[in-house]
Amino acid sequence: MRADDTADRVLDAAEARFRRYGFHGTSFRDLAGDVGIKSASVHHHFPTKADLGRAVADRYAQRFLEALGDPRDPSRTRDAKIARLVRGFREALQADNVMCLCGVLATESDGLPAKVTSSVATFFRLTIQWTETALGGGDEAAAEARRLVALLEGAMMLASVLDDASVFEAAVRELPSATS
Amino acid sequence: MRADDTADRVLDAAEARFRRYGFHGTSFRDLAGDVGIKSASVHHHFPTKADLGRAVADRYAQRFLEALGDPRDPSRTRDAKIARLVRGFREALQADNVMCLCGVLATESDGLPAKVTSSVATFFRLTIQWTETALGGGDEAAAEARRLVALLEGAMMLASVLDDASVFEAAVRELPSATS
DNA sequence: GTCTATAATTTGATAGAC
DNA sequence: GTCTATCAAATTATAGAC
Repeated sequence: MRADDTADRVLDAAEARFRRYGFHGTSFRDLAGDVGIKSASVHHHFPTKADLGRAVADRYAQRFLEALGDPRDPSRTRDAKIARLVRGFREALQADNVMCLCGVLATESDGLPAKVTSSVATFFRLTIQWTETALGGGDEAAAEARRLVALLEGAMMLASVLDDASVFEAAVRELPSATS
Repeated sequence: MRADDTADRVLDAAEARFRRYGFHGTSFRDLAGDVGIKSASVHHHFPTKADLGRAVADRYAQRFLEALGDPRDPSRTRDAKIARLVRGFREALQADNVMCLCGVLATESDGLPAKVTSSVATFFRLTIQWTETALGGGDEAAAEARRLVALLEGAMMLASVLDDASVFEAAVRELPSATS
C-alpha cells in the first residue's frame, strides 16, 4: 500500500458521496466508514472539509479535462471533439447514474466554502472554454459552447432524478456521439 | 394577518434558502430567523423537515405549471408555448440568479426524505409531459421535450454558478423566446 | 498514519407554559 | 400560535497516545 493510497480512497469515497448526496449531505464519519478508518484519520489527510471539497473538485476537473484532449488538435474533426465531450459526460453519468460532481456542487455553490466554489467555477469556465475552442472560436462558438455544456449538465440531472439513463441519450440524440 | 400567513412566509424563506444553499444547507433556525419567529414555531407549521421540503417543492411545481397554461390550447402556436416555457425558467432564475428549486433538489435527490424526492421527480415528469404535449406529441416530441428541459435546467445551473445571467440567454438563444 | 477521547457547535425535534 | 427550555444525536475539528 503506497503512502497516499488512503488519501486517494478518501477522495474516491468523497466523490461518490458528494455526487449522490451533495457536499452538506456527506460527513467525515460517512467517508471514514466507507474507507474503513476513523474520522480523525480523514482529518489527517484533509484538515478541513473545505480542503477535502477542493481536492475532490480539482481532481475531478483535471481528470475530466485531460480526457477531452487538445481542443485544437488538427488531426481530429470538430464532430469528433464534440463526441468526446459527450462521451466525457456520459461516462461521468455511468455506473451509478449520478450527476456530474461539479454540477452537484454548482447547485449548492452559495453555501460552500469559498475554496470549493472557486474550484467548481473554474471547472465550468475551462470546460466551456475547451468547447468554444473545439468549435473553432468566435461569437457563434461562444453561444454554442454554452448551449452544449448546459444541455449535457441538464441531461445528466434529468437522467439522475428520473433514474433513467435513456433520458440522457434522448436529450443528446442530435449531437455527434460516435466513438472517435 | 391571516391565519396561515406565517406558513406562507416560512415557505418563501425555505424556497429562497433551498435554492441558494440546498436542502441540507438550510436549518429550521435559519428559516425561523428569516421570518422572525423561533424554530419551535416553524415545527408547528411543518412538523418535520420532510413535510417542509415536500410543501416547498409542491408549491413551486404547482405555480410553475400553472404559469405554463394549457399545452393543447389551439389558440396559441407551438412557438408561443415554448416561449412561455423559456420564460417560466427565466423568471425562476431572475432576481437572485439562483437555480430552479427542483433542479437544486434533484441534485441532492438521493439524500432527501422520500416525500421530497417523489415531489421533485413529479415536477420533472409533469414539466417534460407538458413540453411533449406542447410540441404535438410523438416520438420526436418526446426526445425534443427532454432536450429542451435539460437545456433550460443546465442553462440555469451555468448562469447561477458563473454568476452571469447572460450565460442563460446565450444558451437559449436559438429557442423561441418572444413574449407571447 | 491511525487511534481514543473529547470539545464546541449545530441540528431536527419535543414538552409544556402562556 | 408562539414562546422557553431542553433533548438526543450528529457535525466539524483538535489533542495526544501509540
